[in-house]
Parts: sequence; structure tokens; C-alpha cells
Amino acid sequence: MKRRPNGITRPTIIDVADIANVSRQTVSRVLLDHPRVAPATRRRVEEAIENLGYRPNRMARALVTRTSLTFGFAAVDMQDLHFGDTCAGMQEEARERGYYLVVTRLEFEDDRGVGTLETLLTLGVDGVAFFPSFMENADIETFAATSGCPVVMIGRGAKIPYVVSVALDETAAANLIVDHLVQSGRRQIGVLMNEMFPEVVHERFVALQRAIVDRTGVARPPVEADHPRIKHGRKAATTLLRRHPDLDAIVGFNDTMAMGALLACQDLGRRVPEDVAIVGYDGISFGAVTSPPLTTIVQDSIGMADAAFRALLSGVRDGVPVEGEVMLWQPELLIRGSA
Amino acid sequence: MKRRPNGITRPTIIDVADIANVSRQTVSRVLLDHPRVAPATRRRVEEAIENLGYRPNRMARALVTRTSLTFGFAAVDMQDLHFGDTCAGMQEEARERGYYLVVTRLEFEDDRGVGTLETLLTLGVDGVAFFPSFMENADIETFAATSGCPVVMIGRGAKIPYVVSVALDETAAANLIVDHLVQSGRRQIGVLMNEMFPEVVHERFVALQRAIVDRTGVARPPVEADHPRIKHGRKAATTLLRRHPDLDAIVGFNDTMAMGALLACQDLGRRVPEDVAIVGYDGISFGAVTSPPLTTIVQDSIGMADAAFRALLSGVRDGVPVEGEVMLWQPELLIRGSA
DNA sequence: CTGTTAGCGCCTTCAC
DNA sequence: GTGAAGGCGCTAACAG
Repeated sequence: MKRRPNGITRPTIIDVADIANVSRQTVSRVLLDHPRVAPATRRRVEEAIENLGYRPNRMARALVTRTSLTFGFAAVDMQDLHFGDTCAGMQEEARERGYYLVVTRLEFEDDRGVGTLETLLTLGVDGVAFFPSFMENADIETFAATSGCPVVMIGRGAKIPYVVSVALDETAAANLIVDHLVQSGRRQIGVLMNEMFPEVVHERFVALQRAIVDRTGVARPPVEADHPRIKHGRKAATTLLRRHPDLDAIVGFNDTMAMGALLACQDLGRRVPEDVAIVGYDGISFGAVTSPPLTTIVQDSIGMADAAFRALLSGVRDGVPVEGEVMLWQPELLIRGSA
Repeated sequence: MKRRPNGITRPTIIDVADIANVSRQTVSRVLLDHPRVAPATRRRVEEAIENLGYRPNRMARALVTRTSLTFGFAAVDMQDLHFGDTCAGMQEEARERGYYLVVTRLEFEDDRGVGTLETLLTLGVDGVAFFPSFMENADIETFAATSGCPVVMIGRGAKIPYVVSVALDETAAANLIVDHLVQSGRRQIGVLMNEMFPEVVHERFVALQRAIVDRTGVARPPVEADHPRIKHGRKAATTLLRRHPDLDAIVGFNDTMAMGALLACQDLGRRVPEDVAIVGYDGISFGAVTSPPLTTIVQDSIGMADAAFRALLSGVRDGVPVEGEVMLWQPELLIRGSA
């Protein structure tokens, strides 16, 4: 029984073996549910485990099996409810299948995000799922190619070698939104985007812009970019409305920014939806409590989480397709009061 | 260079040593910034590391050092914004100090939560911080006593041996709320509580009840319990208002439940705050967007996260006080429109 | 059915 | 300043 730095001790497999009067190997067999153990022996070992409060050390086990039954999950902002829903979905799925999910924040400062994913690897995960956010496709490809484990990207529909991508069909979503706005008579549609990293293609922005140009004939729809938080959305929407007083609709990058737009309209005395229609993305529950309640694109976070988890699992067994793979999910427009 | 199950390989310290033409120990010294390495040797090793894209295996390292520079964090619901804020705060703090935070969901089915915390331990964390939620003090004590690492509990002000507790001063919070309500003429105050586990003492409920009894003279303030989600809060508040039509104030267990109460009032045609005043806990950002905006108890999530992290850190060095320790945080009442 | 041997990737201790 | 031996806790492969 070895001492830990602070003096408290945790039993090892050897302690169990000593007490049960067997070899370490036999204890290991009991732990792994190996069939060829005499029932009496098994019972003795189980009793020893119970009495000692023994728990196997997963690091030691992973070191030799090269498998930790652990997946890693990374996203820039766990407080973002769409990320949170997906993370929770994966956690649930993991639990049911005997896996463990290690969650961490994707840090730009950490080698443009690659460092975060690498650290996950050195922690011994069997696969990595993540929301790319600011990460560049090239970095993602390099990481995936050298990772030696399945890599699943959620929320960007790019085809990257060695990567399975689970993403919303952004074109379909943009069309749903703009069709709805145009049908209710809107013509001047502004867009609130996530703060942009110039290196990164914003599929959402591109899709929205195309849909707006196609359906309203406006050549360059106004856009303002900021952090995807309520107060930044409020600021950006205020700027947008000041610069373009004739705007009759605003599409937010997500529900949170759209809520900021709601506040901006209040500030400026514009009625929603009479003067300005507002639409968000994600379908978070708080959208039901705003005034008016938020019209939004609903993403099937749970379904996407399940798909991501299954992709990791099958990647562990069969490897990830070298050419990469994209799984697109169809959006749904939830019409509430704001548009 | 060993092969992983899927065929892709990751370099080990031996590969680096071979390429740099030194022994493993020298590579290890470079990795650990050991001073006694010749500059030229160091450079050769660093180049080899760079070229190979080598990253040390933290599990192997932790196995021998008995230190992983990793802390574990657990909470029932990562989507709860107060939990999320605290988690994000700890993650930030961890990063700055060279630590890594492993986050997971506390599962009741997993041995009443103890299993979740134990699994974190078998993953090799150097300390555990968690929101106890449904966990019982006795289980927490047992876990902490046998964990062999610092254990920090957030959000329950109980003094438990081997545990450092970082919690809101519930009495102060309850008094702030009830004083404010009474001052604005409310006398019939109902309470929305988190779904109750009979074994667990709800400090928040006890504090609220005492404050209400003291200040209004009502002997048994009405209470309804359900999950801390908007729709459950709505249901519970509806029940409460139906059973007690004379209620003129509702205190929610958290902001989310309070938002449910907002919806219930809308459903039943009660004006907020004219007919019914509503107060929540936590001070989440979405409270600013509801109609009317939510009056709430603000918790200093970041400050509490910092304190929790520091407690873990000092626990690693000096051990956790055997008698346990409670750090109380003072609440603040943010008065917006709903009360 | 059970024990022995070897080694996962790395660091610590002790040589030189 | 550098290398060799030994072991962290565990399981795989082989013996018996």
C-alpha cells in the first residue's frame, strides 16, 4: 500500500492480491470479468476489493492496453447552450456504453486550438470530438492526420481528411429563415455574426448572404460582427440599426445574439416584430421567455451528439475514412413571436 | 515507434532519444527543464521533438510522479449556467497555472454520485471540485476521507471532515430577498424548490422558510418542488398559484425556475410585478431579457471558482484540514423589474 | 483454473 | 553533463 504525497494511501492490485491470497493476475482477471476464474476465488477477490475500497487505476490500465475508454470533447464556450446540449448528449451516450467523456475548453492561445486537442491526446483519450469555432481547416487536418485516433468535428460542414464532420445544413437553414422573412414582407435584412477570424470561412454567413441576395435583390446585406453574447449582440444590433434605419429584419448568429438585438430594439423604440423581425439560431430554452419569444432555427443537438459519439466509436474500431466524411443535419424553423 | 490499434503511430521518448542520439533520460531532462543539460544537447533534443511532433504521455508521467497536474470537476448539469460559470472560471484558473481540468457530469445512478467522483480519481486527478446537489454529506465524507486528494465542495455550506466547502451565505441571501419583498408590501410568499431528495438538507429552503416565517408571520409558506428547468418551474408555479390564489410573491430556487414562474403568471393572467413579484437566484445573463427582467440573487461564480481552485492547489501541497472548512460568500440582490 | 514473465512510457536514483 | 537500472499499476502472452 503506497503512500500518496499527502500521506493518504490508496490500495493497488497487489494489496488485493495479498489479502485474497492470489496473484495479481487473478485479481486482474476478476476485474476484467475473465471467465476462467473459480467461483470461490472470484468471491474471495471481490471481498478483498470491497473491504479495501480498491479501484483500478485507469491510467496504468490504459498504458498497457492502449485504450482508455475515454473520449475527449472540446469547445470554446461551455456556457453556450448549443455546445452544452451537445456535450451533455455525448456524456449520456458515453455513460451508457461504458465510456468516459473528458471535457475541456478550446483555447485559441494554446497553439490556435491545436494545443488543446493535443493535450487531450496526451491525457490518453481514444478519440476527440470538438466544435472548431476559430480553428482553421489546415490545422484540423494536421492534427487529425497525426492524432492516431478518430476525430469528429461538430458544427462545420467542411470535408477534411481523417475527420468526420457532423454539421447543420447551413444553406437549408438560411433559406428557411429568409423565405419566412420575405413571406412576411421583409426586404431589408441585416445580419449579426460571430466575431470573425478572417482565416475562417463562415459557412453560416455565406449561406445567409446568398439567401438574402437571391431573395431580396439587396446586393450587400448589412452585417455586424461581435462576440456571441447578449450584451455584444445588443451593441452590434444597435450599430446596425443606427447605420441602416430602414432595416426591417435582423438575423442573429445564435439565439444569444438575437436576444441582444431584442434589447437593442427596445432601447431604440423599435417594436418587434412589427418594425423589426428577429430570428436566431439554436433553439435554446430561454428563447421561450423573452418578449416576444424568439423565432429560431432549431438544431437537433442530441441527435448530432449521438451521431458524433457513434462516429467516434466506429472510428476506434474501423478507423476514420481517409478522405473525410460530412454528415449534414436538417434544420427546423421554430416560429414564435419575434418574426 | 509503436503502432496504435488503428495503425497510426505516435512517437515516444525513445524515438526522440534515438534521433537526437542521447539516452531517454536526457530527453526527459530537457522535457522537465532540468538545468544540467549541455546547450548543444538540449538543442538537438528540442529539434528532434519538433521534427517528430512528439508530445509526452501524461498518463505514463503521472504513473511515476503520482501527480497529473489535473483536477476533476463534477456537477449534475453542465447546462445550468451557475455551474457553467463556475466551471469556466476554474478552467481559466487552471490554464493559467499549468493545470488541466477534467469535467464530467455527476450521475446519481453511479453509486449516488460517489462512483462519478471515484472514476475521476481513477483517471488520476490530483484533486476534485464538485457541486454536491443530491449527494449526501455522509457519502461525501467517506469519499473525501479515502480519496487521498483534496476535495472541494461548491454550493453547500456544510462542514464535512476533509472537505473544503465554498458556498453562498444562504441565510443572508434569504434575508435580502424577503426583506425586499416585505418592504414592497408582499405578505404571501411562495417558494419553488429544486426537486427534493429527502435525505438531503436543503439549506436554501430552510433559510428561505425561516426568513419568511420571521418577517411575515406566515407559519408554513407554500412550497412546490420540481426540476430546475423552465418548463418544470412553470408547472410548479402554476400549481402553487392555483392552490394559493392569494400569493403575491414567488421565490424560485434559481433563475431558470423563476422564469418558469414568469410564464405561469402570463398563463394565468397575473401581472408581474403588480400582482405577483418574482425573484430568482444566480444572476444569469438571460434574466436581463425576460419580460419583466428578473430580480435575482447574484452569486460571484468567478470568485467562488477562484477560491475553489486555490483550495485545491493548497490542498495538494499542505493537505486538506481534517475537520473541514467552510468559506461563505456574501450574496447581492440585483433588483430588476420582476420584484 | 492460476501463476510467471515482460513491458506500456516515463521519471527517479544512483552511478560514472 | 550523461547514462543505466528500477519501478509506477496494470494487463498480455505464455506457461503449467
